[in-house]
Amino acid sequence: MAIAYNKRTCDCGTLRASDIGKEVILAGWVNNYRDHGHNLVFIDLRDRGGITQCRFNVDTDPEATQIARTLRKEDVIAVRGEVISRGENVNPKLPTGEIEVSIKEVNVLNKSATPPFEVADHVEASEDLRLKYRFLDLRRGPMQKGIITRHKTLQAFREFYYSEGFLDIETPILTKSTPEGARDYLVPSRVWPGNFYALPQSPQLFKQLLMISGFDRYMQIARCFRDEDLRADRQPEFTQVDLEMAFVDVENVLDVVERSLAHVWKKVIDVDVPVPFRRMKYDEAMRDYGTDKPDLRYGMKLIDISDVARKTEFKVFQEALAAGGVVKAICLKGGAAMTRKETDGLTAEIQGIGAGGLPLCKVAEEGGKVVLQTGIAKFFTGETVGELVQKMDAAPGDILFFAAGSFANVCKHLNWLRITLAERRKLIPPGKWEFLWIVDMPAFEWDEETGKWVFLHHPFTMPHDEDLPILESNPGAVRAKCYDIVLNGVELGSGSIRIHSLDTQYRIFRMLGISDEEARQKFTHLLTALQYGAPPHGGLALGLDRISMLLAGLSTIREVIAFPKTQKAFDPLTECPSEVDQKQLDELGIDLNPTIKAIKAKKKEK
RNA sequence: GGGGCCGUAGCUCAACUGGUUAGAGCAUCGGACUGUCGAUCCGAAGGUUGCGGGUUCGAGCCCCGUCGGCCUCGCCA
Repeated sequence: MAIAYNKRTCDCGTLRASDIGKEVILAGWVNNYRDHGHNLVFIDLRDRGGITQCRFNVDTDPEATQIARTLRKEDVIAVRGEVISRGENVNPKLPTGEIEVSIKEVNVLNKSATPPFEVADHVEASEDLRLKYRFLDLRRGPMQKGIITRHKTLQAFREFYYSEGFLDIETPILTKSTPEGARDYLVPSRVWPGNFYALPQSPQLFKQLLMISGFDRYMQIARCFRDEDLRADRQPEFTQVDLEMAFVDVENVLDVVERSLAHVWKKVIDVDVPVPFRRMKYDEAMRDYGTDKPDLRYGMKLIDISDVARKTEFKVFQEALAAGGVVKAICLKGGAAMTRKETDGLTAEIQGIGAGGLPLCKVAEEGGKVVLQTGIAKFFTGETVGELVQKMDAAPGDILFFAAGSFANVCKHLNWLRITLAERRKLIPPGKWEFLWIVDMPAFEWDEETGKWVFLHHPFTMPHDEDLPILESNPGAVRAKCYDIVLNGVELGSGSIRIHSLDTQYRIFRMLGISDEEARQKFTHLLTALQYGAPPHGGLALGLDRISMLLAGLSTIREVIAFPKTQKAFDPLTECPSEVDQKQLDELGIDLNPTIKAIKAKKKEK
């Protein structure tokens, strides 16, 4: 007789001692089987809810037991039986461990081929293989947890923003290519041969248009696409919690965003996050941490010791200072215990990101006096030792690492070192959530390569009102009404107050070396709209993948994306991107260039 | 595009300084077993060492190239 698998009485995670005596129908996957020979077979049955042990006894239910003997991992079955006590044999590892189901009847709904890797909580398979068989990987407990965390995060964000009067409005996926910023993914048009849509890097311009349309509070869970190289926290397609508000200034945006994050943290992991968040000026972040997304869970600030360095004979310091650079250092408490091998390893690594080397010295005590040892210790003489130690707030047993050069390079290298040391030496306290706003960023940055000013955020960002007069005369000093939200060293999102005046918008474009005509060509729709009564507005976009990742306690967003791509933007599951039929290309009026054709032909030969 | 780590059985890994027939655990298959829960015990089967070249009497190991994965710098308004 067939078991009504469409009438499951509960899932595999819910039965408890209080259910003893009930007849239940369960369905799911065979997680494991233990065949005890003569009379007993145990099947661990798994579904989204959890695992329930099913007991088959040949004495009472010979038919079911016979079938149970043939079951293998990942077979899909439905069972009917009675919830019974496990007596002495409770399994404390399982929430359902007090009970088991004595099976009277079992149906095999589908057999499974032997899985290429074990579907278990602990990961054994390589990520490559897991991606190829993602549907199996997603059966694993931790993966289900990550996906569910993401769902809860989405739900909590929507809940919050809906309750605050935000309207959820969709924007196009097929849109116009803008050569600025990241590379676009292009979509060829059949109806307009030779023309292309682009997938949106973000709904930026559309949300601004919505403000001009009068939908003064907009939000969207928006898919965004950028054809750039990937990282652990970057995918070619990712999801933003996108929002925009009209008639607001910086304060209003920060307020609603931090409350939304507090709401999400409460709902998803039941953590109370105090608001308002700490704020730090961009300059301060760069000065003390060498990055615009500092991790405040630990110390090791970057300290400028240029004054002391100037008094030394160390060539590296002298050359850097002469070239207008800086000398900075960080102090690792208790780091003097590091071996030569360890510090040599760090040196090699920091050279790998472009540093010339890694000057260092250890702080020790000799005859009641604080002294420096090893490395570049000998260059500090007389009172410079005391000065350095005092500046660095160092004590015997510590180690000091130095970096000399341009401000940008010193920041890059010491920031890398600070993070690396904190991670490797486990200096990061668990369970800490250090939210931080980075504000007052510069609006523009000088680009050595092109010899032009470029925007740091995007060209629609409003400068500080009081900086508008110096827009042309001193662009580097202009601050932007721009803000980044940072959590534990991860950039969660960024936003700005936008320019709503057409004149100002043209002024900015001109400043960036974009002519009025060029601007009109690229951003017709926005510039036109700005003529028709654009309200002051601003907003922000949050990275949903990163937020879910942090909430789930993971270190890559791939773990909270059901079907992610590899570092080369390849999907091993569907094996895309892939070639297409010549017919499809013909229809689009696309011909591959001869070089690509030749490479493809060569590959086929092999 | 640059740097680093990696690629050996279905999976995770081992294999000394280049040296016999490339091993182990898990999974698979067969058998045994009255309470297991990462079951246990006995047995079997399982290999183009990513791919292509080179050096060598001899290559999993050395060299060159190439493909793929991960981390990272550049890049990502």
